[in-house]
Amino acid sequence: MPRLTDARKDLRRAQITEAAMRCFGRNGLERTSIADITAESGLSTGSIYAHYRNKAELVQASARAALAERAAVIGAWAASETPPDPDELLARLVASKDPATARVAVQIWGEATIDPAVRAIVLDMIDQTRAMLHDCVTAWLVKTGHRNPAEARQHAAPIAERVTALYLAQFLHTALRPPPEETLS
Amino acid sequence: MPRLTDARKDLRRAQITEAAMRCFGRNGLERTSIADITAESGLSTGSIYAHYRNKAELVQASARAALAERAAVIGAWAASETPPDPDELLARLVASKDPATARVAVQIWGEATIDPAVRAIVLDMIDQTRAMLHDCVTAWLVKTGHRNPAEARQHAAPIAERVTALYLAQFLHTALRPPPEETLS
DNA sequence: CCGTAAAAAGAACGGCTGTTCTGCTAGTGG
DNA sequence: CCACTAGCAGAACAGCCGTTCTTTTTACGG
Repeated sequence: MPRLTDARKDLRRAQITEAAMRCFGRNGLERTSIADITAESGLSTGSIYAHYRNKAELVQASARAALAERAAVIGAWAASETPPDPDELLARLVASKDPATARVAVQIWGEATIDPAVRAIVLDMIDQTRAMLHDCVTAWLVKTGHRNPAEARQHAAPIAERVTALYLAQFLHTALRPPPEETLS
Repeated sequence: MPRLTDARKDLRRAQITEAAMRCFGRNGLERTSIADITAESGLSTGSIYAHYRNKAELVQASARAALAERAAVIGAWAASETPPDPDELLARLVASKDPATARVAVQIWGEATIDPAVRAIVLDMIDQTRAMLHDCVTAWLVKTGHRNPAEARQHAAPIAERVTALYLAQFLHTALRPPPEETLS
């Protein structure tokens, strides 16, 4: 049966979500039409609907992509040999920010307010982020505070909570700051 | 000239924005049609367009209303006789949260990502909030730290910055938490 | 290689949206 | 108390959007 091979299928899906995210960052989730994504991706209407049941599903896929992109970066630090202290951690988080994806992410927060499926994705991603930051802080406490791991983990929890909150706020700041390009539409 | 008196005009405008904000909280900025607001407000299409040039202007008015509502609460504390300490301040901010307006506000963040006019409103409101929290923290430092006002103000700045960030994060948390009502649409 | 069935293209469609327009209504200044 | 004009209601409209359908192309399994 001549289905597309899985690798090629994933490639197409990525091609679509990447085009979609560029559009979303430019015009917003609801103001990008399927036609826009069609044009941006170089594909056609039918092709998009062959890979995603509808627009909502495409938005959900983009949500996962946008939020996962940032989560991936943090994951590495947790397992690092030299875990950064909370301030350094925050500084790194701020430094590794990309305005385009930040804009899409904040739009997705707004959508999560309304759409249960997107909300689940966002809550899950925030929780993963907190968990990873928790690991980072725990590792740092163990290395510097000479505590035993279990105790360190307990002490790390509230700190990780705060780092997460500050991170999210910085995120909003990034998304809002430099006007993409002040196009008068 | 039988214009409406200013008071009556403001009343109508408020009636419209309040209806709009209820709709926005329920269905999102872009998924509420003018017809929805018409129905919710008990007015008519023509009436709405007599008070707002277009939907974008109505969204901007709602943005101002949603963000100002929360700013008003904080303003009182700054001038208070017994300024709260930062932790107490944050606790109060969290306590005074209303999920419905929080949802609308987060949606507005998303819109601010795209629409320059809305972005200006959001940035302005965040800045006002920070300024008021700065006043709160300064007042607290003066009362407890026995510093002179000028010095206190300087020390208060970074603290206010953090309180603002933590406040915004809590805001997102509130907007995301309790599913409005899990309506299967 | 070839047959096949999925995938891609793009036209077609029904429905809905923002906005405008046309009368009717009613509040207001004199 | 009147006249007059802005406010208001609601129908009308043009355009666009998400989705589906039909046809053509293409990648895979044998």
